[in-house]
This record gives sequence, structure tokens and C-alpha cells, in this order.
Amino acid sequence: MRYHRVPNETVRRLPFYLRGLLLSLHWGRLCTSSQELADLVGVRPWQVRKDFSYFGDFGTPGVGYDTARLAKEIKKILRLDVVQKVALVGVGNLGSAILAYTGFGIYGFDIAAAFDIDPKKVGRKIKNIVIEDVSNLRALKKRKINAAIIAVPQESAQQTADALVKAGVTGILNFSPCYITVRRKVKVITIDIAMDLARLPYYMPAG
Amino acid sequence: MRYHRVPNETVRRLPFYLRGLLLSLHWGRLCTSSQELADLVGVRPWQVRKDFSYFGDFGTPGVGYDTARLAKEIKKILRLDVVQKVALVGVGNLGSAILAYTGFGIYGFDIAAAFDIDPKKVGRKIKNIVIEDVSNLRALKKRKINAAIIAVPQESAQQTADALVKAGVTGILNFSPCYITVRRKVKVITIDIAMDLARLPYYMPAG
DNA sequence: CGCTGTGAAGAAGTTCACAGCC
DNA sequence: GGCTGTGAACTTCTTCACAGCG
Repeated sequence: MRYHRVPNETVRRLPFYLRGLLLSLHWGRLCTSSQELADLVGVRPWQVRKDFSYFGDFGTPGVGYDTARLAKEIKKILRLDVVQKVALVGVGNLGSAILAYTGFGIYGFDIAAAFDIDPKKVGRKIKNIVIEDVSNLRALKKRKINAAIIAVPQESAQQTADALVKAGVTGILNFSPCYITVRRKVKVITIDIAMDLARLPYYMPAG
Repeated sequence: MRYHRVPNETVRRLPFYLRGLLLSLHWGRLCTSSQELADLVGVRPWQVRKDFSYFGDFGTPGVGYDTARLAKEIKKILRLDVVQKVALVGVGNLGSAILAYTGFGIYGFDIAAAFDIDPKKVGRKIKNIVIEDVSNLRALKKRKINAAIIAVPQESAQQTADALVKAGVTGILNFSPCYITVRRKVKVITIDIAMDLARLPYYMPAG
């Protein structure tokens, strides 16, 4: 199985497995079976085994997976074994919430800089980070930041992305409700909150 | 094609099409072709046509789709043609940002109530909404609210979901980084920001 | 001609069932 | 006996290619 292409869906599930394993580890479980891990993340055991099989033989038959080792392996696969510096662009309501969020740390992310276009915000300090003017984006490469979170209004999302790519950013998490085009080699993941909410009623029984 | 099961992926794309159509409408386009719409949302034209074909013949050969009509049809399919009342539980950083967000309106959502467990927050007013104590969740059914957004800390997410389901909620948008179990018939969509960020480095060229 | 709608072909992802190891 | 790893079957989704209508 080792030589197959890894499905995108498998990659999407890896962070979920990691979360489950860290939880399992936190509970003191030295060993975690595919069944236990599956229950923790809401999938089926064979899916778990199949997913891991793309990367190697991590488990021990009759026993399960070494919790700590598997967590480490997944971190390596996802390249979360080194600290990933991230820039935040747009410190409005959502941007501020992201800055205040402490959940990124366990995955090795460090929000190392924050930018805004509003002169009233520039210079203010949130969580030890001084908000800079967006013109400073140019210097991102020098600061070894190559991922960014976009939390600006929709109408400036594309130009923000363009500036980021120009500054050497190769990964973007976009919270603006719009489709962003970038050159191949740059990965954009868009989270559109309203869009996810919008498909909820479809699945809800009539009321 | 009309009698086939609708793929989940198609349902996931419908809100994107709706966003594109509303944009097209905003630009005064009476007619939108599958090619134009595809460009607006980042898919291929045949995907657009196939997706719509599950629901009916909305287009005119040689011309395209009547922009306003198609938007209306999608709203009907997604049940966004009636106002959907939504409750927000957890008015922390993220919850406040969601309350302040104005992007839900165009899809017919009305955040009609907000709840928190912190007595210091209860009674405060944000955007014309008075924050209530979580014990008031019980009355949701009477208030005809059957969808909710969970923005509470991870450790209270499951119990919040349980309380919501008990109160008659059948659709939940969950922002807590954890897997929530509910009985069949209740739809949960989870947005885990850190999880989406966590798969970004995998796709980024080494740096 | 241009653009839609769709069966059929192809690709991608999931589930099964069981061999094999502890 | 228990649990992993995986080819093969199956299901789901995407893409193609083109008939058919305006």
C-alpha cells in the first residue's frame, strides 16, 4: 500500500487523528487501537487503519498503536514537527478572536505577526503581538513566515492574497467569503462560516 | 437524472453557487452561464450543470441560467427561502465575532438569541441581542429556534449539544474542536479552525 | 452556433473480508 | 483471541462527449 497516492480525504483526516491521539495521550493511554481512535474522531476503524497504511506500518497486531509514536509520526507527515510561523492579516472581530485563540499551539503554530490597514489599530498590542501596517507584509520572507490567515473584508481578500503570495507565502487560510485565485504551488484553504451554516437547513427535518 | 440520489458534495456546493449568483445579480447580470458561474466559485462548468440537473431543468440551452430564478431555486432547495432563526451558545471571543458578523443575513439567517454561562455576561446587550443564561435554552422550541451555533470551550461542547437537542434543535454548527455525538436526525457540522490550518503545511513546498 | 442536460466512462474514496502477526 | 494491514469489491463522485434545444 505504501506506494499508492495518498487520498486528499486521508490528509484531511490526519489532523483529526492527531487530535484524538493527543487526547488519548492526555488520558495516559500508552496504546490506542484503531477502534478507540475511530470512536474519538467519529469514523470507522478500518478507515483509520487504511489511512495510516498509506504511510507505513505504525501499529502492532494484537495490540494497537503506540499513542505517542503515532502522534509523532502524524506530526511529521503534516510537517507540524517544526514550528510553523503564521501571519494574520485583518484584526477585526474575527481576526481578534483568532489572535486570542489558544488552540493553535498544540499543532506547532505560532501566530508571529498581525497586520491591519486601519491606522487606529496599527501599533496596538494584542497578546504580545504589535499590529503592523499591511505595507510591512513585504518583509514576511525575511521573517521566515510562509503561511498566513486572511480575515479581511471580502472585497480586499484577493488583493491581500496577492500581496501575501508576492511576499513568499505558500499557504493561506482564508476566512473571507469569496473564491481566491493564486498561482499553482500556493495552497488556499477557505473557511466560509455562512456557507457551512447555509447547508444546515437542507439536512434538518421540516419545522 | 431527476430521480437520482443527490450527492452530498453537490449539496456542499449549492451555497457556493448561491453566493456566485447573488454576486452576478449584484452586477446586473440577468443571465449567467455555467461557465461564468463555474469561474465565480472555482469549479468546472460541467460540474455546475450536473449539480443543477439533480433538481430540475433550470437553464435555457444556448443562453444560460436566469440569474434571479436560479438563485431563488437554490434558496428553496436549501430551505433558505424562509427565515431560519439561530441561537448562539457561548459569547466569548469567537461568539462575539459571530454575533457581529453581518454575512449571515443574505442567506436568510437571523441570530435570534445568544446564551452564556457567565453571570457577568448575562444581561449584556450586543447588536440588539440580550445575552441570556444557558438555562433559558429549554425555551428554544417555544421561540421557534431549531438551529444553533456552538462556540463554547471544548470541554462543555458535548453537554451544550445535549441541551440543544433536548430543546428541539435539529441543526448545529459546532466551532468547538471536538467530535460531538447526537442522535440520528440531528445534523452537526463542525468547523475546527486549527484543524484546517493543520493540514496547510502538508501542501506547502518545503521552506 | 452556443449552451444546457445527461448517459456512460473514469477516477476517487470507502468498506469488506481475511491473511498474518503478537 | 485480538488487532493490524491490505487486495479486492463496492460505492460515490467527477469528467467526458455529445444529443438536443433556442
